Amino acid sequence: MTSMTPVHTSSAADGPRLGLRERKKIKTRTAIREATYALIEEQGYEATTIEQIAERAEVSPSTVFRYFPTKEDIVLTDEYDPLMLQELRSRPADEPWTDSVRYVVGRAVQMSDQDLEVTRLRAHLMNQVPAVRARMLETMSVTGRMLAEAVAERAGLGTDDLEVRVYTMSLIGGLAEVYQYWAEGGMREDLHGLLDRALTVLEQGFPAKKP
Amino acid sequence: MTSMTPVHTSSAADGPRLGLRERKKIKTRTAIREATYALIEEQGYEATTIEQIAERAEVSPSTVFRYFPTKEDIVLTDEYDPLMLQELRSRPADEPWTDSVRYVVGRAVQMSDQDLEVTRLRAHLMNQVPAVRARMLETMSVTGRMLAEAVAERAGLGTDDLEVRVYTMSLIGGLAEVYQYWAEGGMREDLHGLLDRALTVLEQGFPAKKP
DNA sequence: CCATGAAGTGAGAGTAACTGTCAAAAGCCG
DNA sequence: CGGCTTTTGACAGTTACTCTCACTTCATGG
Repeated sequence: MTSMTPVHTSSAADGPRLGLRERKKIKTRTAIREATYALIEEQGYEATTIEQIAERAEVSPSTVFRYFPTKEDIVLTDEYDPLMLQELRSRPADEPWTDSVRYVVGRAVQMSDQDLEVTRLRAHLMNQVPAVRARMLETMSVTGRMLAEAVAERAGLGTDDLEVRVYTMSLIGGLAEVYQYWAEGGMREDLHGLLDRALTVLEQGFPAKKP
Repeated sequence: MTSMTPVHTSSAADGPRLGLRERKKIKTRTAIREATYALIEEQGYEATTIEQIAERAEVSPSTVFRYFPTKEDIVLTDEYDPLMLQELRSRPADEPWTDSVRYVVGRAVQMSDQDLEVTRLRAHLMNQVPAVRARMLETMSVTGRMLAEAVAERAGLGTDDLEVRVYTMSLIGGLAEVYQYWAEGGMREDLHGLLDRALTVLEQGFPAKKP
């Protein structure tokens, strides 16, 4: 229960050259996050107050707010989005779009497998707590905005192109729904398979007629 | 400024047979809403407190919360969604899907033209205030759920069909983005035209190659 | 190695969105 | 009119979040 996989403890790669200050910052950050996860599992989201989180993480409430602007952010913030974007940009330029998307989404699922407990907790909260769901949607729409940039770049269109933006946000919307579906089903089904089906729907426009 | 078009004052149709109680309820409801709109235009969203709203609407703060669970809801709640759903269901069953959607979306735009000021204010807030945007997205996802039911019904599929849900939510995502785009552009462009372009994107899958 | 500056932390006071309770007021109905 | 139900307002309480200020802790250049 407290043996929750740490998301980003200092690996050998980034440990040595950071100053003591930076290392401490990372420590408190993850301390706060893990305190939060643990408390939420014990008591649920709403019942968990910032004060409790602060106490368990051994920092002051002020500090919690310094690290995370809102309570939802403690749960939701992750560092994956930029990685995904990078991954997408590094795909060969002549690869068909749907393939690129499939690949990147696949990678995302892979990565989230490493923190399966966290992923599950998030999915569960997204399902149960409206505030978290709302924040999640908002986060995804930001991701969508970045995705639109990548898409526009590759398609040689302007960032503000309506068509690109509509396309990316509809993609995001579809993916969000998969996540929700998965959470509703108790996270028993294979996320990868679900995503595959979703992408198929998105590729083919509408599931007009099934013969 | 205070001459904002009332959304739903008692028209001849629903006035007479409602009891005094019901009529009063409607009155306070719109009083609260209009007080809110006015205050927000004067001072902005965050600067407007529930207390001020209550004061101007001449009710107690408690009452405000009784009518609207959150501050965002005062701005966002409307009665159109059920109408749209109904409209959708009443379309001929053999009409192509995209046509039905086009029609219903068109109707929605028509109706929002009647409350243009309100529509603009909402779009503006969605753009500027994260909390409102989040709530809006959440609302839209609820709408998406209902839409999925209608779609499933018509397609002869289960309500929980993944494909249907992904399709509808991607639709919603795309439409939300149009709204956002429109708001960002100062609401100068023709919303109807934008929606048309968006629907075209959604119909044709991806804007792969423009020759 | 220590003095000076910068960054991070904690304590506390304050705001505002909600929640729950209870008694008074207002519409309902025989 | 008189009892019954619904609605309202007053109030107290919780909690997320903000701001300010004094204090500690790290960085660094002499």
